[in-house]
Order: sequence, then structure tokens, then C-alpha cells
Amino acid sequence: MVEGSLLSVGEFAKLTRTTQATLHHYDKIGLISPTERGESNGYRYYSFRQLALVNVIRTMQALGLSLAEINGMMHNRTPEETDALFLRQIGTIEEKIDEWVEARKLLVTLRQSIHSVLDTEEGSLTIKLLPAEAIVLGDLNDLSGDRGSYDALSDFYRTIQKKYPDLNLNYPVWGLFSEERILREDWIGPDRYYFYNPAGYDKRPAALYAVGYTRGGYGQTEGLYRKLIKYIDDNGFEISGNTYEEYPLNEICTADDQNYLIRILITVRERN
Amino acid sequence: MVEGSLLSVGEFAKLTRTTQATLHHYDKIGLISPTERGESNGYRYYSFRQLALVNVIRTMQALGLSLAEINGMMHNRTPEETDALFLRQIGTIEEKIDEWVEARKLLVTLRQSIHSVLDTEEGSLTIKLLPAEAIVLGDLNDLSGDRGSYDALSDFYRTIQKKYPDLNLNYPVWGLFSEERILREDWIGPDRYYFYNPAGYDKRPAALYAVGYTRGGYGQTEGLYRKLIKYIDDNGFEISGNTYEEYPLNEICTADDQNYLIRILITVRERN
DNA sequence: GACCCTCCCCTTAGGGGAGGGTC
DNA sequence: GACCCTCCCCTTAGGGGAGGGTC
Repeated sequence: MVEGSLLSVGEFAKLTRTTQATLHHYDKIGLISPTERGESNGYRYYSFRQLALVNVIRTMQALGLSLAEINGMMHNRTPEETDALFLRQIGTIEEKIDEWVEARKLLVTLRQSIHSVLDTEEGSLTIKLLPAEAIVLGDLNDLSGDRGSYDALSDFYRTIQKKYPDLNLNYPVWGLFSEERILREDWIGPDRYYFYNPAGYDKRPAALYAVGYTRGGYGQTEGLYRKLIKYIDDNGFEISGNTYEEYPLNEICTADDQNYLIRILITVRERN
Repeated sequence: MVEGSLLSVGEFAKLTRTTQATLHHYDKIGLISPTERGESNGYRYYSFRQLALVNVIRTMQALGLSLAEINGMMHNRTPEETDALFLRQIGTIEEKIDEWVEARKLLVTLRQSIHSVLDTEEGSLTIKLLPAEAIVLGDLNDLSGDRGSYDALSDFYRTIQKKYPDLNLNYPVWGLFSEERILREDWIGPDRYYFYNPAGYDKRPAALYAVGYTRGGYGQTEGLYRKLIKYIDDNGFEISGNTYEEYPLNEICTADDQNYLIRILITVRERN
């Protein structure tokens, strides 16, 4: 190892597989400054010893530390402090991993939602036995006074966040109507909000559902409700439980907010 | 739901749990612009419809997309394109998770290295039976001509990267000397480089090792080598294999580059 | 008094020049 | 001719004002 000789920025950059711009930056913020400067020309000259420091920096960056944090530790590191820093950093990394795992779950769910309806006929009406699905269900909405759906939705988010602090709230939220509301033909503003999530303690129960699809914006459901109710009656069924109003193709994947795909599931049973 | 009425920035920010600065920014880059502007006062007025868009943006951000990417998809999204975007994004997320998992492994390893010597007596010399450890071992170093240790180290990194493209190269690298080199008292510049890694196909074999510690900078090992060799001889052992020169407390956790903790392991056996 | 507006400066980790001197 | 220098402007996603009008 040539102890005495020095390296120019270019040489130093090549050996450390960085760029001159990066080394200039490190010099500027005082992270690694050249051991010498050319007196006449101002050139930067680095020692071989400093090569190892670049690796330290790269390692710390790979561990998610900022240059400021690295700078802080570079000038005052002891094995004990480094150990403690690394322990904290492991915690930080585990949080980030959890976040990405959550994000991936959400993506998978959103894709499933899209796939579930990609080849659905838009006007189709059917009666189907559907399995139970885990959902997160909100409290009964407070629509008293001049409170609108959006106030109720805010309440929902607040309640859920309090009840399940670790739950990802980015899942699309849909509306539930009681049997009584539908019989009353009052289908503006759901009784409760809910979203699908395996972590939910509530269920959309296994049951017979009358399922219908249509296109439209949020709340443009009257036509579909009327058609579904007639369809239920015509086929010898009757409403016997909650109704679930969902927008599987919504603002996430559709630009035209009057052309979402709406799905309504009404719990039914055969009429005696 | 109050269809016609509009919200001021402040109200809109409160309902979407963002800030006015954020909404100004979204307006500026054309991501969400208010549906109306006050003619006289220039105030921003948002519609209830736009509330959902903020959630879309937040969701996309949580999924790791930049505002530019979100902007791109907002104005031209179809279920099919969104599905494809999400699929790509799942790939991106999985890469990030892998990176963080790697970083965590490295941190655990570095901490183990620190812990392994925290209560080591600095001048201690012992003979120990050590278990095998998986290592990644480089080719024989080329030190011909005026090539120094650093050239050899560059070769090492290049070779390893070619051989194991997926291997994390941030692990600290140490030097191996053959029996012949040590017997010749030539302990400047190792024959090969190596680092500990469970993914490595090579081994530091299970064997009896004479283990010694000292303080010093890189290569300041002569004193320790002489002491260890004498110690081996005095205790009825003889050198019988490779020597491993390691710096468990190095520039990662020690600021003074003349005061690292050096560990040397010489393979030995009992003399007949 | 609370709310809104438009600048404007600031942060990370460099990248990419321009314009000019140096080996 | 290749290498080095010092500015200087640029990027992300906003945060935090200042200075001045508006409900």
C-alpha cells in the first residue's frame, strides 16, 4: 500500500466508484474533505486512508441514514454509540418494511376489485349465494341536523382510527343500508360505512344476494335500486337483510366521475 | 350530500386532513385545481366531488408513486392501465422490501461484530477450537508490478460482483494469508480478501486457531504476529493453515484510524 | 379576527453545465 | 487534451413565513 502518495478527485472518484460531484458535495458539507489542497491550483488531494470512509458513508446510506446523520456520527463514533445507532436503525427499517408490506396488500386488494368486474355486463342482474367476507364496519351514521354524508364519513374514519389504530385507512369505503331504508325507498346516504379488510372483525354474511351493476357517479343509484327490487319480486324473492352499495371501478381507476361502475348487493330470501 | 355548495381551501384542507400549502402546491402543478376561483378576491373554491381525489392521491403516494406519476395517471386512467400500473408498483415495492431486509441483515451482522469484541482484553492471546463460518472468498490477489492492496481490493469487488450479482457488498472485508506467507514473516498485503456472509460457498474451516487482539491502524500487525507466533511455539503448537486478519472495530465505529481493534486467527495444531 | 392571496426562501443529495485555469 | 476549479441552476413535496387584501 503506497502510504505517502495522494489521489486527485478524479482518481479518488474512480477508486471509490463515486463521482466528482459527489466528492465536491461531501467536501462542501464537511463529510470528507481532501487531506491536502494544491497551493497554487486549489486541486483536491485525497489520501488512501480516506478510501475506507467512502465505504462507511455508502454503508450508512444503504442503512437509510441521511448525510447529516452520517456526518454527526462520523466525527464522534464509538463502538457503543454505533451499536445503539444501529439498534435504532433496525427499528426504523422494520417500520419501513411494515409500511411497504401494507402498501403491497392494498395494491393486491385494489387489483382484485378491478379484476372482479372487468368482464361484468353492465346491466346484469342476478341472484347469487355469496360467501362471507371480513369487513370493517363503522357505527350508525349521524345524519341529524345539517350533517351530510361527508361529515358522517369523517366520523367513520375517526372512529375506525381510534378503534384500530394500526389499520390502513386507504382502502376504498362503501355504504351499507338497512332493510328498512331500502323498503322505504330511501337510498341517499348510507346507514353505515364499511370496507373490506381481512383484519376486520365484522362480516358481510354468507347469504343469498340480489346483485346488480350499473354505470354512474356516487349516489346515482335510484334506477338500479328500482330495477333490482322489481327483479327480486319478479323472481319470487324478497328483501331480508342489509344492502351493500359498492363502486368497484371508482375514482382510483376512472377519470370520468359520472361513469363509475356501481354494484349493489341486496340480501334476499325465497318468498314463501 | 350537499351537491351545489363549495368549500374554501381551509375547509377543504380540514376535510381532507391536508394543509393549505399542500393544496396550493397541488393547484400549482395541476394535480387538483379548485373548480372555481373567486372573481374579485381570487379565493379557491373546491367541490365535494374533489374530496375523493385527495384520497386517491394519498393512496398513490402511500404506494410509492411520485406526484408526477400520479398526475400522469390522474388525467388518463382506465381500469386496465391502473391494473398494469399497480402490477408494476407491486414489483417496485418488493424490490424495496428486499433492500430493507438486506440492510437489516447487514446491521445485525455489524452489531454482532461489535458485540463479539466489546469485552475483549486487548492484549489477549488464546488457542481456541472455533466452528466453521461461511465466508465469501476472493481469488488470489494480483500484486505484481506496482499494484497495491487497493488495486487488489478493487479486483476483489469486481470479481465478487460478477460471481454473485445479488450479493450485498457492504460487508466489511478482511484479509487471508497462507501458511507460507506467515512462516516467511511477510504479512503486508493479504493473499486473498474475504468477508463473512451466510450466502457464501466458502468456509473458514472449523479448526484450532491461535487468536490474538491488538490496537492499531490497517496493516499495523507486525507486533501481534510476532507475539502470536511466539505464543504458538511456547505452548507446543505449530502453524498448520491459513491466517485470518480482521478488524472488528474499524472505521465503521471508531474515529481514530490508528486505534482500530485488530484480531488475528492463525490455524494451528499440536506439535508432535 | 379569522381567512385568503401571492411571492419568496428553505430542505436532500447530488447532476449537469458554463466559463475559465492547469497538468 | 484531459483534468480541475468555482459558481450557478435544477429536481421532490411541500413548510414557513412576509406583506397585503377580504369575510
